[in-house]
Amino acid sequence: MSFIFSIQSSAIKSLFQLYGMEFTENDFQVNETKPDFEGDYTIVLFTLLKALKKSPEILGKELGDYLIKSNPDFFSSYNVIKGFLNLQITDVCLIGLLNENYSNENFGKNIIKHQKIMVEYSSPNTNKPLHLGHLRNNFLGWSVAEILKANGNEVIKTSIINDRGIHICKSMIAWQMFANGATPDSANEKGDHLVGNYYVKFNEEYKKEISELIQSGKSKEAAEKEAPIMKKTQEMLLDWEKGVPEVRALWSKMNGWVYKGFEETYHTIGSDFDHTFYESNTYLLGKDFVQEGLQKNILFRKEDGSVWIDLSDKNLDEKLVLRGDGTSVYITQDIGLAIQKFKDFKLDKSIYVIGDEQLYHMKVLKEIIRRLGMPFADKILHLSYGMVELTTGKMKSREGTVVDADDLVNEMILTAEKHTKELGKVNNFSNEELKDLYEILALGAMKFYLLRIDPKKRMIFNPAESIDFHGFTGPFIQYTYARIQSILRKIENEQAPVLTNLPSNANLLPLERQLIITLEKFGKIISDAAEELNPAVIANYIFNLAKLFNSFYTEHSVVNAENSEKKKLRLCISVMTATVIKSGLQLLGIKVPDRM
RNA sequence: GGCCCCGUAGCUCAGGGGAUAGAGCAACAGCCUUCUAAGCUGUGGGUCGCACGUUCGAAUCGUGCCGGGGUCACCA
Repeated sequence: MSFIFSIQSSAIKSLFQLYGMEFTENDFQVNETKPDFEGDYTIVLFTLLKALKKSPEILGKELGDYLIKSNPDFFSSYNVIKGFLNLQITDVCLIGLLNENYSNENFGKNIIKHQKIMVEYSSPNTNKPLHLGHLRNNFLGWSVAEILKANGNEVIKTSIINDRGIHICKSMIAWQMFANGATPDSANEKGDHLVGNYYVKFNEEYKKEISELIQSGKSKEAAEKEAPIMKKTQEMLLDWEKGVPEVRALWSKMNGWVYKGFEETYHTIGSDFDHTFYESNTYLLGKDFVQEGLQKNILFRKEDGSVWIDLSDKNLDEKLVLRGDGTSVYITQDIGLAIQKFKDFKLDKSIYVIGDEQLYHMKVLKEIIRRLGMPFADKILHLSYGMVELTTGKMKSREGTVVDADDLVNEMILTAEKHTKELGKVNNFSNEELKDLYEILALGAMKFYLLRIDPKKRMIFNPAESIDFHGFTGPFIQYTYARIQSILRKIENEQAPVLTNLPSNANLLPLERQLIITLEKFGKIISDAAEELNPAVIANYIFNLAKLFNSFYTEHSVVNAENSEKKKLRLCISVMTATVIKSGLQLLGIKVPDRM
């Protein structure tokens, strides 16, 4: 039960006892008190004045007096300024909270079982390696899944591998034409990168053929259709759907290379999945539902044989769901998969972490599922996030202006190494320990950089900013944690841990109070983050906590505290801060080092 | 053009009905014989895109406009 909630209930009870009127928590606000005023929490009285026919001064005084009288362990004093009733929490209460929770590693988490939720994220195509945009997706999806777990939900992390379709055939055709049988081993290249190169090669060749056809007098449209390499690719897609053995064999081989490459990247960045779907398995299911939709007259067939849905009444236009030649399009397989998810896993919610350029697609998908009569259409949620752009503009994979995920990770690790060496604080680390540290810092910086911003906003990736380890960054928070560990090592060396019962009256100093009050909020922060599906809520909170602790650290000594009581108190504050930092960062997928 | 998202300090972002709008970066001035200076303290910096409306009270809610982006593919 949070402080804010307790204050609300106490106020509701007091108002009833004072005036015989029943209010709810929606009738008035409880906020944190602004720093310029004395107090910890503030009840905003304005909304109560009319019903009670009282002036703010009188209501404030009466309510303040009553709250203190009836909750002497909770409230120590109050003041009224304009329509604001500022309340101060007692030291006893704060110390009680600290004493109860400082050693609780699950502090702030909700363990009551809620829902069964599937989070689909990452969902790469198998024709090119992962890039910066995928990193935002992966970090977001992973973090949201962990945040939902911390709120008591059972979460299934999944990925759908888009392993089938015209884009894969493009890489395959180009490989056949230009690779001379090259493999990842023979080319000494990660498989996803190798395949991606041939996707780029395809587009180069396609462009060349188009311009040749245009020069020979064809229109642009005709050229795009007639380019031989594109014709071959379309034939290959048909052969693939027919199951022609040679095509399937090449497809398996090249996808195998890509999976191996992805696995390496996922391992480094810490993405993991409980279940993986493959589009090659779900696209047929989608076709079955297309048949069902035709029978139910939800879908209709045009003269060329293509199948459509008319959503113009929903302002969503007509949408193709199956090509004239009978091959699947993107949404065909999505229909099948969306339904399979609910049938196989009995979900309460199905969350898709997909970029906001697909908002329309997801709306159409939900609407088709609804019209097919599936009861779970409303349980499909699209967690859409904005694009990651570069300072130089958009990333375009066809033009090779993408920031490759593997390259970026490696650069960040080198940057972490450089910073660490310059500071020279870890000279006695083994090579193994150093390697771990660089990785922890590099990924901490990257994940924090990409998660600290509200997902729905598009963001600009500034390389100089992303490698900064000062200020609002992952390493800043990791550093705070490492400093606390340093204190704990010092104290362990000189005496046994002293974390026993704290004195009930320790005359808390302002920074000590603020820290305990900030720590108390962690539970609400976790549930807010889950409600909004927004890891940035956690990132901002943990940063503020770390900043506050650093001020405290500079101002007050733990090891050399004024007396043994203060030492115990500050030790508990430090331990609990470290725990909350660690578990907060864990929800973002960021690890903490003991030393750095 | 229809629909959707975003405009807050020089830059990157918090705040989503309540008090004098906050951080980080950048700039400037200080702080390491004392628990890690990847830190701390201070200074300067704002018509919260514009207008009207709702309200005791609007950066926050509503409407309209302006600016930026997305989408409206037999690509995925």
